[in-house]
Order: sequence, then structure tokens, then C-alpha cells
Amino acid sequence: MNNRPEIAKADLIEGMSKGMAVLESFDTERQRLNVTLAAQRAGLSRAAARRHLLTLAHLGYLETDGSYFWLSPKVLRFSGSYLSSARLPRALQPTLSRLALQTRGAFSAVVLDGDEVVIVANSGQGFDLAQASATRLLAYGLHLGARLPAHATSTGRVLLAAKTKADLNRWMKGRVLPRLTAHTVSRLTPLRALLDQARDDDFCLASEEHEVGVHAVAVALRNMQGHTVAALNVVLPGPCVDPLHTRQRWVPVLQQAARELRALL
Amino acid sequence: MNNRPEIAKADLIEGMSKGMAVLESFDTERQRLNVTLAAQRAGLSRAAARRHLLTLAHLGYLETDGSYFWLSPKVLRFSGSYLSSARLPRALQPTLSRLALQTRGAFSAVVLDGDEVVIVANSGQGFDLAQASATRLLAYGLHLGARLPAHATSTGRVLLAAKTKADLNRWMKGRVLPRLTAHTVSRLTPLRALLDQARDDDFCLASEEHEVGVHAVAVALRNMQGHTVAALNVVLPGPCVDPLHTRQRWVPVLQQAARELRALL
DNA sequence: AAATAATGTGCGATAAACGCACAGGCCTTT
DNA sequence: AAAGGCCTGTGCGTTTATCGCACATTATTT
Repeated sequence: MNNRPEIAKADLIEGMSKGMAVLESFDTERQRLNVTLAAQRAGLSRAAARRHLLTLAHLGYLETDGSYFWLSPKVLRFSGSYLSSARLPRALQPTLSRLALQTRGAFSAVVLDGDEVVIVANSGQGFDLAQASATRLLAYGLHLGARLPAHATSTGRVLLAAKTKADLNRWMKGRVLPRLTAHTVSRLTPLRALLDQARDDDFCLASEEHEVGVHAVAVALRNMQGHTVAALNVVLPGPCVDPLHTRQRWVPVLQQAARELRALL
Repeated sequence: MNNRPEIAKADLIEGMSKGMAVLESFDTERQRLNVTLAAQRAGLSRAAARRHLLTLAHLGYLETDGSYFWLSPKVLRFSGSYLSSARLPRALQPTLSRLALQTRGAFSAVVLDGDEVVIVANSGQGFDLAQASATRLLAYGLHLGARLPAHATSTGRVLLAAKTKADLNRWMKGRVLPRLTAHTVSRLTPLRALLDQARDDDFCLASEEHEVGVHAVAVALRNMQGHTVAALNVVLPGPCVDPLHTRQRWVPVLQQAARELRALL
């Protein structure tokens, strides 16, 4: 259901792939790269990497001081186009903002992209919100476009749980689940159990599996055809959270929001 | 001062340029493209455009139903990397949010990219804010990464005014200034006068030059070396705004913020 | 139903990207 | 100070990937 809607023949443009690999090698952890580093990160020879870096700099996507390269604000062009074009973030934004205002919670909406979830809307964007809300989100690096591992997040598991048996098996196939905290579910069988649970409950709780001190509850966002198109969660800070109370407090809020959004997705 | 820090030789990778041209052909106005449209927008043959589109879809940056293509949320990866890496947006965010909270204004920070300004931070992101603030920004499409013509915006003119004589002449050279509203300054000589004025005043007001009913005031954000690195503005809605009152009300706020930010830029 | 337009694919020619290799610069090492 | 890394910029011959054309096919139009 993801990238290859049909059998992609082998006449793909390699130059593009390499260039995008170079651009992707600038991530949250590594923001400034020299030629050699970029080469090994992107899996290219130094000569090739250099040519790609220079090209990207020439096009304005990178800036450089001659030896190091870093992303330029021009890359925001793409997110700008996406955010103003995609129905999803535009449809979600008002509801998320209202939720934050009413409940003082920190909400995010995400979609699945491979083995990660991508934040496409935040309660911090758009409208009024409680002080605590966006502060919390940003403190954990949960800005727009941020990517988190699906297996260790409430939203990721909700989205995985919505996959068909066959798709899920394909996803699981040979996958390793990085352990991020002491609580991370890092084996496939327990993950399967959690996904079954999430499917039954119609929500999912993840406690400190991604980051210590961060708990989250998520529900699926489905459209009128019943297809899950995104997930909505609320982030709860604190060293320890009572699961029962969390469930009673937040799940109804999330599910009510999901019901309201249904017609818009 | 922008993209070509040194003489870029002719060994740039054309494949990349074309691919990025294809990706850029998805903009705010045109969100869904078929092969033929993308080809003519990017200036490629249909065959080439098709290969690039398929490649981008294969890499996950585009989604497709077989005949049409559109941006996928994966493009947010770049903005995510930029936002978490670049000092500028991170340094600006808290101040913008605080300003919005204290004054109920709608603030944006932008940098210059060619003939457009790019929004790199909004009072709508990050922290608490007045209801009106982000609502207003979003209503005008002023989301993160949005691009506006420099000549018709308060921030753009502040940034242009900060250029050296030589840089400015180079920028002006043969440039046409699209007329966006009846108030747009669309000739170069009056623009020069406005820039001189902005340089003297150390702020700039733009009234309905970009969009009818939108007024904005901007100041430059300079670092400790006195170099202008960005511009900060506040957006004032309404059919008619008293210039004098605007100046007395907002310029001190903006300039105070600029002073505070100076050490961080 | 004819006509227009857009699509998918194969192929040969061409141009372009590749990686290697070498020379020069900059830093640390002992 | 010489030596040893390490990274950088560039030129070149080879290879390989990209191009555009052309044709067959399907979808849409009038």
C-alpha cells in the first residue's frame, strides 16, 4: 500500500536517488556534514558525493562555507507545498487546536511512512492552545515533520494494527525493533500481541517506550469508508502515569475527536 | 551572498537538478500533476519527467494513483531536519511565542531566498498564543515554509534594505515586480525609495501590497556583528489601518524583540 | 465512431556520471 | 622540523545510465 503501487521497473533514475540520499543524510542528529562524511552516510564515493553536494548547494537546498554543508531554509518549500496541498493536515488542524484549548493536552496527528510515523499536525500549530501543550511537544522534539519509530509509539502501533494480516506480515518480515528505553517492546511476538490488543481496544497506550518520562495514548482516525488514514494521540509527561486513569480521562476525548473527524478524512 | 559562495564549475549533476525541478513543480497552486503537466512545468520531455516522477514515487516523496502524482508526507522529513538543526528557528521560537502571548499579535520571522521570503518561525508554533494570532496567520496561508514575494512584504523590504548597494543592484537588475493588489509597488524606482526609507526608519510598513486587508510591519533581526540575518513582522488584519498608530503601537515591540534576540543570532 | 490527447515501452545514440589517481593543503604526531 | 594522517580539488578515460524518439495502446473528447 505504500510506495510501489505497481511493479516499478528498473528504469528509475539513479542520479535522483543518490541526490536524495545525500539530502537525507542531513538529519536531526547530523546537521553539518563535510564531503567525506556525507559520502559515507549516503553510500557514495567522495567524488560523487561532492558533485551532488555542490549541485544541491547550487540549487539552494544546501548552504556551505566551502568545507561543510548544511540545510538551507529553501527545503521548507516542500513542507510548505505539502501542508497547503494535503487535505489531511488542513482537515486535522482546527480539531487538534480546539482539543488543546479545551483539555490542555498535547495532541499530535501522524501518518505511517515505512517503519516510522511522521507528524503531520500538532496542537501547537494553528490556533490557541494551553501553554503546556506545545511546550511539551517541542521539548520532546515533536515538531512538524518529526519522525518516530512506529513500534515504540502509541500512534505507530495503532496504524500497524490497522494493517491487513498480509501487510502486517510483510512489515514484520525480518524487521528489527530498536530498543530505545528499558520499556521498549523490541521483539516481534510481544509487538503482535500489543497490536491485537490495540485492535480490540481501539486505542493504544505506550509508556516510556520511546523516551523515558513520556507516555502517550492514541486512537485511529478513519474515514467514512472505514479506512485508517492517520492516528491521533495525546502526550502525557511525568515519571509515572496510572494506565486506568489515563484511559478513562483521554480515550473518550480521542475517540470523540476521531468520530468528529471521520467525515472530513 | 546566497547560493554560489564560489564559482560553481560546470560539473554539476543534471539528474539532480531535473529531479528537484520536478519536485518543485508541485507547489501551493498545483498540488496534483500528471506526467504531461509535470513535464511542461519542469521543462522536461514527457519521458524524462515520467522517469523522474516514478523515481520520486519509488523513493516515497510522491504518491500516485497511476496517472496523477502528489506530494507525500515524507517531504516533511526535510523541514523536520531543518527545523531541528538550524539555529535560527530554534532561537526565534520562544520569543515569537512570548510576543504573541503578551501582545495578541500575529508574528512571523522570515529569511530571504532569492526574490521571496520564507517563513522560518511563526508565533503560531511553539508556545501559547492568543487565539487571534495563529488563526490570522493560517488564514492568510502564512504557515511554516510559506513563500511570499519580497518586494510586496514588509519583511522582504527590510531584508532588501539591508543588502549592500552592489548586492541590491544585482538583485534589482532586470527584475519585474508582479502586481498583487492595487497597492503593490511594482516599479523599481519607488521600491528603491521605500528601501531607503526603511533603512532610515529601521522598520518597514506594507499595507495591502500583498493581499487586500492585510497590513504588516517589520524590523530587521541583526546579530552581534550587525549583520541582518532575518526579519520579524507582525500582521495586522482589517480593511484600514492608521499608519501612525501602527507605528507607535508595534514598532517598539518589534524593536525590543530584535534587541533581545541580537545575542542569540 | 472518428479524432484528439495522454500513456507505457523499447532501443540505439549520446552525453553524463563514475571512480580512480594524483597533487596540494592543513592539522596533529613524536 | 620532518613525518604521517586526513581531507580536499581536479583531470581523465571508461562505462553506464539517461535521453528523446517512435510506435502501440488506452482514455477522453466531439
